[in-house]
Amino acid sequence: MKLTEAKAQFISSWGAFGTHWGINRTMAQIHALLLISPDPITQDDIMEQLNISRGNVNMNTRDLIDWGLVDRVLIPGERKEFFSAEKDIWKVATQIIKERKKRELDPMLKLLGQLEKIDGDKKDKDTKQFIDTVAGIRKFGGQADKMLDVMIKADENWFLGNVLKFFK
Amino acid sequence: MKLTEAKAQFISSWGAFGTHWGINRTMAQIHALLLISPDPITQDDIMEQLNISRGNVNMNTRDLIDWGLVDRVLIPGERKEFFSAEKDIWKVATQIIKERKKRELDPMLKLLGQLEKIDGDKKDKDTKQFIDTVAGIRKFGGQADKMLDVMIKADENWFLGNVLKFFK
DNA sequence: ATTTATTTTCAATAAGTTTTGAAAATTCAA
DNA sequence: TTGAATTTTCAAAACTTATTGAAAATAAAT
Repeated sequence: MKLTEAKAQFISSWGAFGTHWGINRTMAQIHALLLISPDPITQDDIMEQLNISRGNVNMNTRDLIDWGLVDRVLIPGERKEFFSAEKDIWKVATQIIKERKKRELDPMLKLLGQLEKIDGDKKDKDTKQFIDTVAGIRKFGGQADKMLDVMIKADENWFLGNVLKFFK
Repeated sequence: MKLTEAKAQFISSWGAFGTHWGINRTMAQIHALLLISPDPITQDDIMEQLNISRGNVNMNTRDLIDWGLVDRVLIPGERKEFFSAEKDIWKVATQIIKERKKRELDPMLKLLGQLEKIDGDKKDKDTKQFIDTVAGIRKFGGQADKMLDVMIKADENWFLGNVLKFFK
């Protein structure tokens, strides 16, 4: 397979992959393009390579920056702004975990905590099932939360080494 | 907080939560409703409680069944079909992991394997960055894959116990 | 200060996804 | 069988989300 074709495949699949994870297709594609670009590139480069409008590039690069996955880079002597993605996949992954935890898991756990303390007779079937369900999700979520916190703080080698040991 | 209100909150939040994870709102809401229903319920019950059409209920319950999260239950003497969700959150989680792994992670890893063996000069900057990126993602994905496999096979107590030990 | 390059915004539009509802198919009982 | 109850399907409509593009804002150069 030729590089050009492989690049196109990678960008397209990464985009499709992203949509299954609540990330929009274009944002994931821009991210993919930046991941495989050895040097920083401009808005115009992205527009041209992905065939999308300036506004679209602008909005999605902004989101990528908000997610902490992409940086604006100033190149001396150049008028235009350049963009560059974090290339270390471990850092990318921990950054994504960190953000999603903050945006989704933490608020959900907070809500479940409130729902658990409803008033009502625990001998009532419906009330019991509700409390049990909420408590079950909260327990599970709490474990996941702790695990992710450690993962975020851990560095790659420590973590992978231990995962391998842990899982025999 | 009263049970009725808490139920509504739970269903609504679970639906919103689902949309961030590539699951459609209604499917997640039906799942939530089934999770807190102590006994199996019918299409009509779901239609009524969530205010959605028959067709919608039908399609989404089918998807939930495909995901292995919900079962059709036949109640002797009843003409209608009943639905019931797996209540053990650990089982729910491993089932979801199993399906998503199969549907998304495994195909992605397969593709990356192909993209890695492109022909081209590895001293070329673009080629090198492409190969490095793909290899990096593949390595990370491979680890995640192994980890999830063990998790799927593990039973809850064994797992939680060890997670706690592992993370001090 | 003025011009020019570049980025940002956002209303309009396009594209994509979900939902409806009624017709067709199926299932069960008499 | 036939008919009533129930489930399934799917084209059309409603809704949601993403994209465009041109105008406004900003920043740099002259």
